[in-house]
Amino acid sequence: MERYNAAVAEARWQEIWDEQKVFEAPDDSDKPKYYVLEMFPYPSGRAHMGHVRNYTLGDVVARYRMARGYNVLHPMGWDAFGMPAENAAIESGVHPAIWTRQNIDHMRAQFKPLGLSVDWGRELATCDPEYYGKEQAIFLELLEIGLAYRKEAWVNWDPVDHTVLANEQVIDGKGWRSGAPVERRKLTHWFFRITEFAADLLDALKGLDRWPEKVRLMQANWIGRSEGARVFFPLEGGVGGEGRKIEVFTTRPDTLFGASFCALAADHPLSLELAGNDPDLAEFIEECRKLGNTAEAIETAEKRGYDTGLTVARPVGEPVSLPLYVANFVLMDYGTGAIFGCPAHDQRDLDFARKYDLPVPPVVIPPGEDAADFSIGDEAYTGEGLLANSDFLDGLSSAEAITRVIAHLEENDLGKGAITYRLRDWGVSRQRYWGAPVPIIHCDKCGVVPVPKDQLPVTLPEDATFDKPGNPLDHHPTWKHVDCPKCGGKATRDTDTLDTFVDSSWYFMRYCSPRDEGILDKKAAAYWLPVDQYIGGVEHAILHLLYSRFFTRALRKLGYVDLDEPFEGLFTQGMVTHVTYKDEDGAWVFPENVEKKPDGSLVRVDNGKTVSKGRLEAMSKSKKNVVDPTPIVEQYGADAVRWFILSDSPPERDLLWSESGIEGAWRFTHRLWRLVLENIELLGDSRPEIAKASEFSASATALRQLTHRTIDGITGDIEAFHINKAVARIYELANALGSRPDGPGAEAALLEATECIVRLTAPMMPHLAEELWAALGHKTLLVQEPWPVADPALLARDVVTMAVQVAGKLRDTIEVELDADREAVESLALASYKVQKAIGDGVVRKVIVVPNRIVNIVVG
RNA sequence: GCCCCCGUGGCGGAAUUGGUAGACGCGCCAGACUCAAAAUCUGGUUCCUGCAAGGGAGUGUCUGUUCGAGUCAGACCGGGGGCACCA
Repeated sequence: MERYNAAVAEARWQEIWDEQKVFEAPDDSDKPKYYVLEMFPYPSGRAHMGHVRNYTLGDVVARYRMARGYNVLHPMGWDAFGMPAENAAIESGVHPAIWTRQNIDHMRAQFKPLGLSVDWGRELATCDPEYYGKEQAIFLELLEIGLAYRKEAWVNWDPVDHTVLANEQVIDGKGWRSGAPVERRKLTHWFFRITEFAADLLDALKGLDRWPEKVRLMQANWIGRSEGARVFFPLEGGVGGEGRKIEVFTTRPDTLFGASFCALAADHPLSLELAGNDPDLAEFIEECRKLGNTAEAIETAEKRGYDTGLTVARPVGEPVSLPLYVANFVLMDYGTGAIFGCPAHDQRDLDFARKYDLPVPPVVIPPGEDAADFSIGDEAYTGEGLLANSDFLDGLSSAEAITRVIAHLEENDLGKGAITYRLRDWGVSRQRYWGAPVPIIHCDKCGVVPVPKDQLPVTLPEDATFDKPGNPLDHHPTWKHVDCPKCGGKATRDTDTLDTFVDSSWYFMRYCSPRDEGILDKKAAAYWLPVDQYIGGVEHAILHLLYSRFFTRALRKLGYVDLDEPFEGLFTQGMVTHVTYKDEDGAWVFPENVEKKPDGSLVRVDNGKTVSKGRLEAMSKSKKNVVDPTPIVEQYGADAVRWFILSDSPPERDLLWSESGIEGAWRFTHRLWRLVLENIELLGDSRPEIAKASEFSASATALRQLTHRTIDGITGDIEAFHINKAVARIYELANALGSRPDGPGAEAALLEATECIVRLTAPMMPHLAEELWAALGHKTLLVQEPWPVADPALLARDVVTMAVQVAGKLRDTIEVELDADREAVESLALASYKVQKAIGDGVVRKVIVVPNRIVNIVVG
C-alpha cells in the first residue's frame, strides 16, 4: 500500500475547494446563517503556533457548521496599523506601508497551506484607505451625535520621542523605548464617550451566556460600578462667594459622621484656583503630577496632603468644621475628584489621619464590640456593623444607615444617591504616523472643522520621514496645510491618528460587506450579525471586546445595525507553550541547539555548555522557544499539525507543543489512511447499504452502536468546544475499526463505520478526509456533505453494566437489562460471590439501587 | 491588598455533573514481523503487596455532609490570571 502523501493531497484539495468556491458565502440564502470569526492577526511578518491554533479552532467550527447545513461566513483580514511598522521604519528605513504589505503577503502564504475554510474574497486590511476611510466616516458621524468629543486630558508624555505613551508603555516611570522619565502633560485629545454606555455595557454582560464567565467578570470589574452618594460640603468663611461647596463621592455615606477631613485631587479646579495665590500649594500640586501613575510609584508613595487652611462644614448633624486638604491619593478622574475622609473606616484615610494627627472617631461598631470602648488602632474597620456617634443613624445597621442618610441628604438638598463607574472615556488620539488620520481640520477662524465626507478618505502621505522623533505627520512639509473647508482660509489638519483599537472595533461588521461604498451595507449586516462564534486570546478580554461592544452600540445609534452585542458566543483559547532551555550562564538556548548526551545530561551543540530544562513558557522569541509552523507543515502536513493542536489539551487551556506530540499526530494520519484503505480493499466493489441489511450479528451491532455513539459524542463535543474529547472518540472508533465484525450485516456495519470516521474527521483533518471520501468512491466533495446523524435506537443500550458496592467499596459488576426492576437488580447483586464475601458476617442494613448505575449495599 | 480560576498516573488530560477514577493520546516496557534497523502490528502500563486469585491505598492537605465525594461545604497549602490609592 502506498503511503499517504500529505503535501500532494493537501495542495490538490485546496485547489479544488478554491476552484469550486466552496467557502464563498452569499449574503442571502435559504439556509440559516452562521458567522465564525477568529480575531484577525497583526501582520508581524511571521505566523506563529498561536495563530495556527486560533484559526484551526475556528476552522473546525466553520466546517462543522457547514456540514450542519448553515450558510457560513468565515472571513480573514489584517489588523495592519500600529507601532511595529513605524519602529521598523525608524530602524531599517523601510516604509511602514511596504513593510506591512510584505508581511501580509508572507503571512497569507503561511496561512493558505493550513487549508482554512476562509472566504478570502472578503479579505481586508485596516491600513487600506478603503477601510480606514470608512472608519473616518464613522468618526465624523460619532462627532455629530456627540459620542466623539475633544477635551484636555493628562497623558504620559515621552519627552525624547515626543509622543504620548499608553499606560502599559510606561515602565518604572520611564518610556519603554527612550528610557526617559515620563512627564504628565495636558493635551487636547479626541475621546469616545464610552461612559455613556457604562450601565448598559455592564448590565448586558448578564445576557452573554455564551461568553466565558471569566471574561464577563473582568469586564464587570473594569467597568467598576460603585453605588453610593454624592454629598455637598459647604466651604466655610465665605470663600469663593456665599454658598460655594465641594462635592464628594462616597460608597459609604453611612460613615458620614465619622468624617474628620475633606481632600481634593491635585488637579481639582478648586486646588488649581487656590494654587493661583499660594506658591507652596502650586509646588505641591506639581510634585503630585511628577509622581506618575506607575504601580511602584503608587505603592511606595506615602499619603501626603497640603492643608489649604480652609474648612468645610459637615452637612449633617451638629455643625462641625473639617479641614480641607489637597491630597496626593485623591484621583481627579474618578468620582468627583474630592473625598471626605473617614479614618476609622478607610485605610487610606486612616494613614492620612495618623500622619496629620486628625481625629479618628469610630461610627460603625463591629458585631460583638461595645461602642463605649471601641477604638481604632492601625487598621481601619471597613466591614459592616451598627452605627454609633451618628446622631439620627445611631443603632442602625450599615445598610439601613445608607438608605436613611441618602434619604436625608436628598430631602435637605445636601446630596443624592449616585452611581459611579471606574470606566473612563476612551482616548483615541495617537501622535503617530501609521494609523487612520483623524479627519479634522483646525482653523483659526472656524475652530474644529470636520473634513467634508466627500473628501474622505484623508490618506496618509506616502513621503513621510521617520528620522526624527515625534509625529511624522506633524513634521511633514505640506500634508497638514490645507484650506479650511468652511471659510477657505489657511488651516491645518489634525495630525493625530486613531488608536488601532478603533480599527479592530468594527472590522467584524465590515466583513459583512467589505467592498461597500458606505460604512456598511445594512442588509448584509442585518443578515450576518451578530458573530455567532468569536475565537481569540484572553489578552483581549477587556479592551478589544469592550470597545467592540461600544462600537456596536454606537453604530446602532447611527442606524447602521440593529443589535447591541456583536459577539453572541466567545471562546478564549489558551497559549501555545514549549519547554525552554537555559545554559549555565543563564542564556536562553534554542531547542535545536540542545543535545542529549547518553547519560541524559543536556549540552549546547555550539559550545558544549551544560543546559538545563526550564519551565514551560508561552512561545516567544526572547525565550528562544518558538516553533515556526511553516517547516512543520511542510514536513508533516497541515492535517497532522491541526490534529496535534486539537488533541490532548482542551482548547481553553495552554497547549504544550512537543516534537513527540506532532509525530504521534502524523502517525495517526497514516494509520487512518491505512485503516480506511484496508477496509475498502476488504469490501471490494461491494457497497452494502446499511438500510438494506435485515440482520446484524452481535459484533456488527456492537460496531454500529459505537459508530452512532461516536457521532453523537463528537457532535456534542464540537458544540461544547471539547475538541480534545472529539479527537479521543475518533481514536476510539479507529481502534474498534482495527478488529472487523463478522456475521450478518458485518460488511454494511464496517462500511458505515468507515464512512462515519471519515466524515467525523473532516472538520479537523479536512484534506485527509476528502482524500478518503474520494477513495470510498464518492464523486461529491466531502466539504459539501451533510453531517452524519446518530440513530437514537443505536444509542440506547439494552444491557447495562452496574457497579455493586459494599459499604461504598466496589466489589463486583453485574450485567442487567436496561431499566431492570429494583428487586431483580438487588437479588442479582446479592447473589454475587464477591459481594457475599465482602459482606461476610455483616448484616445488610439497606440496599441502595440507582437504576442503570450502581448498587450500594450498606452493611451494619 | 481585593476579585477570579486551577491542583487527578512519568506527562497532556477523561470521568454522563454526587454513582465502576484514570477514557484517549504521549512516553515507557514486552512480544510479533525483520539478517538487522526503521516503520507497522499485538499486549501491558496509578501505587503498594502477592507466584497467582486476590487484598490494600489513592484525585494538593485536613475536617465535614452523604448509603456513596475527583465532584458539595469549611479551613489550609501550592500554582496561575485580572485589578490595584477607584473613596
